[in-house]
Formats: sequence, structure tokens, C-alpha cells
Amino acid sequence: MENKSTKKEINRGAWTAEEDEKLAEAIQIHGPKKWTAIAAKAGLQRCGKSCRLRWLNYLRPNIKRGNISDQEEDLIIRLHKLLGNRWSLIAGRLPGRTDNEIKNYWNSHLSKKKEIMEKQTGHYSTREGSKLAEMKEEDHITPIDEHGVECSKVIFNVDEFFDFSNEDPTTLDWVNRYLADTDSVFLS
DNA sequence: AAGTATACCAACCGCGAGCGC
DNA sequence: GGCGCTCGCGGTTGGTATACT
Repeated sequence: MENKSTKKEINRGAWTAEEDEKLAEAIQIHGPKKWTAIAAKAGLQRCGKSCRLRWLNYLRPNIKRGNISDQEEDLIIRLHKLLGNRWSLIAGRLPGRTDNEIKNYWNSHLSKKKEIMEKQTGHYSTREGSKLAEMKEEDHITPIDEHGVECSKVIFNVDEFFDFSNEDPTTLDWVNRYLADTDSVFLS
């Protein structure tokens, strides 16, 4: 059913190279903010939301594509255990990776792997991570065990924990250090 | 070679938070 | 405080590629 009203027609589906070019140009001029305005200024028949997504997941500089390394995979698993489905936070810890990519990778690879591990060892549980994810970031997080009892062993502030401003993002020492301390809580 | 199943990934949708008026 | 707009996030869908029968 064709709508010939005054409502502006919006493109959907895959982006063309021409659209990518227009978007990149507009962002170069105006910066990656005010997505609705960018969409209009670029002359794209796309909504701001769609432009933002395209930029973040595909056009942004320094995007790494494909081949998640073993080290990255390990980090994703550990962070997911810790944070639940907070993909943007997890992505923030993996330079060049997007939340969408990690989410896709999790859904297609790791969730299955997790199931297998659970069956084999009964070890992996994301329930702790999910509980953490429900809390507000400003909270001081206290892990909760399977009986709903607070574990006093590890308490940290998520804002501090995820403040990367003074840190070399390529090092994974921090997570190894942290998780070495917390594995006993999260894996038990 | 053709048909079907499965995997992968880009993109869309709905919702909530933040902000300005 | 209420409203509308924009942005960001997570969940889901749909198209394409690849593997399998």
C-alpha cells in the first residue's frame, strides 16, 4: 500500500556505498552528534537512529572486523559473567569492537559454548551477572550468591571500574587481576 | 545440481533516560 | 512538573552466505 502523503519517505534496509559516503562526509563536518540533523544535512532518506547505528557499527574509524581472538573471546566471557548483557560496557573494554558485534558473537558462538560448559561442568552461570546488570551503575555492587545472600568479599564501584581514561586499553591485566580475585565468587 | 538447514551479521524496533523548553 | 524530542541500549528480525544432504 503506497503512502503518498506528505510524510517523508525513509530508506530502509542495507546501506549503499553512496549513502555511507554522504554520511561520513556529514559527520566529518558536523561531528558524530545530532543524528537527526546529520541525516537531514547529508541528504539521506534515513532516520537519525539509523545513521548513528551505521556510523557506530561500520563507518567509525578504528573498527576491527571479523576474527575475534581467543583473548578477546575470553574477555567477553568473563565480562559477560560479571555484567550480564550490558554489551556497550563490554564493548568499551574491547578496542575497535562494537556492542552489536559482541552481541552477535555472543548469540551465535558463546551462548552455545556456555550451554555446553554448563552441561559438562555445571560451572558457568550468568545469573550473578544478570543480577549485577539490574543494579544501577552508581551502586556499589555486592555480588549475590545463588541463595540471594550478599557476598562481602568483593565490592566495587562500576563508575570507577569502567573509567578507562587513564588506562592503556590494549592491556588485559586489569581484568585478569580482577577476575582472579572474583572467580571464586562468580564461579562457585 | 538442487533443495534445505544452519550460521552469521547488518539493520530495525521498542523502551527508557536525559535534556531543553 | 509536564511534555516533546533525541539519543543510546538491548532484543529481535530478516537477508545472505555457507554447509550439508
